[in-house]
Amino acid sequence: MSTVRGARERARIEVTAAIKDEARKQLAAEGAAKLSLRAVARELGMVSSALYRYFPSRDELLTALIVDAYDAVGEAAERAAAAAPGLPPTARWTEVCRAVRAWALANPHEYALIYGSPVPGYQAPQATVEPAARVAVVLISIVREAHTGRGLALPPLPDALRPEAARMAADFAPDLPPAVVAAMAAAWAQLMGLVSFELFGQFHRVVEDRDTFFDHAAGRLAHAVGLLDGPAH
Amino acid sequence: MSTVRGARERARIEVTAAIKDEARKQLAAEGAAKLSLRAVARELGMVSSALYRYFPSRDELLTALIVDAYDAVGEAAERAAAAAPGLPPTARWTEVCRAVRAWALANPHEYALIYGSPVPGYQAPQATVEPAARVAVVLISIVREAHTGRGLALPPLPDALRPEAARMAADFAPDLPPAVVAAMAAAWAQLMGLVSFELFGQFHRVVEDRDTFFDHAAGRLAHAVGLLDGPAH
DNA sequence: GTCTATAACGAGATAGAC
DNA sequence: GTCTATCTCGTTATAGAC
Repeated sequence: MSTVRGARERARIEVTAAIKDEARKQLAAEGAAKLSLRAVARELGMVSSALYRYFPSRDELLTALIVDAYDAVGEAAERAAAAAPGLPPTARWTEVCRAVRAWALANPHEYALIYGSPVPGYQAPQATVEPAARVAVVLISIVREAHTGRGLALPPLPDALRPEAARMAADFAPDLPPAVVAAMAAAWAQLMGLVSFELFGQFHRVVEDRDTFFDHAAGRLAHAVGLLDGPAH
Repeated sequence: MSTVRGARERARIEVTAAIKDEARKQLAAEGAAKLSLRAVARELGMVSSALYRYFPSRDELLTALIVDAYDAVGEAAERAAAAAPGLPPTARWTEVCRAVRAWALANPHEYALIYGSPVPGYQAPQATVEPAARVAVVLISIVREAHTGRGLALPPLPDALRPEAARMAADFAPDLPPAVVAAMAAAWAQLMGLVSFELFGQFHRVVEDRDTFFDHAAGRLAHAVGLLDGPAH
């Protein structure tokens, strides 16, 4: 009996994966706005109504793709951080940035899905919030390690930003100085700004040696969150 | 005869503007991917074939909207720079950044059109390149002014980036140090990263006091391109 | 219980004849 | 420029196979 249920579950997982794979293909070809359940079903040799056994609506399928994308880039960041345990924090920071960029270059449409323009008519549900934070969590962990190690170097916050920085620190990293947490949020957005500009074509005929350019910019971002050059130990 | 031609031309300009206005409405409602000449025509009480007298294809209409958007945000940046002639460079920099963000918040769909995900199947023609650079030109002019005034403070470039930075400087600002030009390109992307994160919802439940947060981040970006605090004169 | 297929809805896009 | 016939879409109700 359990093997029967096991087989069913396996089939279900397989079909679910096939649907998402086909949907990702359509994402690349037509964009998220034109993702169509019927076209996915047609391509899979199914009938559109059958898809509703796996995804209760088009938006839920979109949500699944979004969560998968956040998880994939988050995992890439986590792997990069784990692969460089002995390196100084600035180097680990840069490695994580590189991993994020490499993932984006390898999966441009899924990157656009999560960090590009919002899909018209789609409202991201709560389920996307936690996966969306994975990259930021990795970056924070590197900064935290540096903080407990040898401290961080940041100019004092202006008075106007102090309450907001304190709130952010309380919410996301109570063990870190508010100035660092605020700088982290900005650096996170700026990192994706670099990746988006490259991926969305703004660097066309502007930046040519993009690997080198990005590495340097990522290193300066590490600086901007207070990480110091040189070995940590 | 010239008045007749004048009237014709005036009518043509008016209709062209009406088409673009309606297209912008659709941009907001359905996204650039679903922009349809037919729907625009229907909404204007015209027949779709009539639109082709004004825009030879959907892509040309899209290009017009993109150029308009780049011009609008570029003009906002230029105005902000011109409105603060006496301020120190860091303050002028921040004012320009604020103007860009304010324009983006006021025109989110046009911002998404130019700085968001590429429109599937659309290839940006050469005509978009110059308007796309207007904001960057304004930022560079502020940095240039500071450079001729009292100098800039930037760490030396790593060897690996030196050739690329030299090339960028030769192409865009031969009078400025390569390190500054490279930092400028990065800061430009990072500025839009901050705006995109806010506009595309990534700061949802992360950053609350966004005006203050952005002002501070923009100020730190000024720092990153070498601008120094304090009065310039 | 779990799945797929048929058919239909209301809405909208599209192609072509006229 | 108009009209129509034929597509697309998301979604649901229903019936039947395993």
